[in-house]
Amino acid sequence: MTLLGEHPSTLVVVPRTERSSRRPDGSGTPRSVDKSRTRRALLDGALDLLADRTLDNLGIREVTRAAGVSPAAFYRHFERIDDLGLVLVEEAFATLRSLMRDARDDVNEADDMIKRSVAALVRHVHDHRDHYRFIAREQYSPVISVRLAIRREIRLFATELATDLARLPIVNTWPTEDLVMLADMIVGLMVDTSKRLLDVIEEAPDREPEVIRDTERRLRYLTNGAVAWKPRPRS
Amino acid sequence: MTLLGEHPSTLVVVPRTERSSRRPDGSGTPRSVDKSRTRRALLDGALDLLADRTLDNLGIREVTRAAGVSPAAFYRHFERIDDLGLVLVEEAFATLRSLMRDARDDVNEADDMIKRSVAALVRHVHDHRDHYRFIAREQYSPVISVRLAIRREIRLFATELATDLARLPIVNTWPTEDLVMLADMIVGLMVDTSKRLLDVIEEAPDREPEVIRDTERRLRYLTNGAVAWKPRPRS
DNA sequence: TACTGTGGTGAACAGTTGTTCACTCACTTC
DNA sequence: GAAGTGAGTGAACAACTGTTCACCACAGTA
Repeated sequence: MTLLGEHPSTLVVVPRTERSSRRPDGSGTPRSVDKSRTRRALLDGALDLLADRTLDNLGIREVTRAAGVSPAAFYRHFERIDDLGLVLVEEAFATLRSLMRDARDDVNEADDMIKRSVAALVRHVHDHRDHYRFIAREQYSPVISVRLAIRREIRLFATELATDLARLPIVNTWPTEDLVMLADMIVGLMVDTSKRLLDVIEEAPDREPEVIRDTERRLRYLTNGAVAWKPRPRS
Repeated sequence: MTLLGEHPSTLVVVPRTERSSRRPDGSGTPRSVDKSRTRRALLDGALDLLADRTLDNLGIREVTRAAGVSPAAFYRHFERIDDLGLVLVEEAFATLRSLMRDARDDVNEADDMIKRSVAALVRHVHDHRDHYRFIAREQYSPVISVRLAIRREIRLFATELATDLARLPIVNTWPTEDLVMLADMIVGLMVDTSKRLLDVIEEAPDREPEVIRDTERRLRYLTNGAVAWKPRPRS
């Protein structure tokens, strides 16, 4: 790979009208659509590269190359690579939230709930590998803004789960402090499970049921623990 | 910083005898000592850089510069940067193991045990920040060999803890499968706690007691959970 | 004493990086 | 229809990268 022809679409100078698709009425693609299209291409290209790379190590040139766009184009959309990272965090947590929404709609009865929850997680990790890997990997990123954003989102996520838990019979008398603790441990288990799933999906798919079974047991251990727990008296 | 004078010690050509320290008897430093000295300098320099960098993004030139040595010298000790990473994994887990040894010697009575264990962890994280941060950050490194090594070590660590747990009264009738599960969750809590501690140490030292208290509560929740747990019948 | 092995050197290499620049030209607005 | 806006371009920049190379100085050995 040489400097020339770094991004395929520029090997030959292609007039804009040939590059952008046309609307049914035959008029040109609106500017705003064009803009958000390359923005998406940059985000998608970046997420793709991040499958085996760290955000810390993600080059602007790489990203633009993956998006089929000139290096300078990057600066029309983001100031620094960190900003792109922050958008990815947002998007990743949006899919995580959709998981919770799905799971909430899906709940039937107590014991089944654990199996269903884990199954929902497994499905989501399969469908959104890149997002889950990104969160897992960048959770302790040296890129401070991204690390902080992820932590904030996880904390938010845990408190949301806590309010959900508050409706369950055994724990509905607990002080919020204890509820948040339990929710936090459950979220921790979820994150950890998604990491294990990602490894297993890529390296030993036949061991996936094992991970699932184990996760169910852990989740059951955590929820069972509630009956033996004496909540803090004050607060 | 220019290409010239990249590593300070080579700005002027210094004859070996002036560079290396002398033994009491006045003879030159033995070769083997010299060798392991620069090796250490490379490892230390690397670990230092990894405080705000990913292994994925660690340059050979950076490392040699930090070690005060010429870039070419690197290849006398490691083939690739990954190999250096693997040595760091080994060393980091050596310190982790020493934590467990200390904690084992230190145990008195049941409830105190939790406080003591957490205190020991906190002390260790303070004393070996770089090692803990390295493990935390590279646990999901895109550098495969390092990621696998860390996972293997953590698993090993959990099984060691499981055999320790087996001596405790409540759980000593459990099948190993359940013991390992509990041990795994405890190790997970430890790793997670060390991550939180690292953040707190650098960003809000006054909130450290809060993290400690919270960790103690979680550990108590996990161990209390044992009394409510019905181990798997078969196996 | 002279010989040999080897850790470390500096120079050189081609390749890649982030960032800026003047420029084009399709879309939008007037 | 003319003018203005701004997303995208390609070329250029200095800086840095990993890796190889012949070479050097010295510890260990014979």
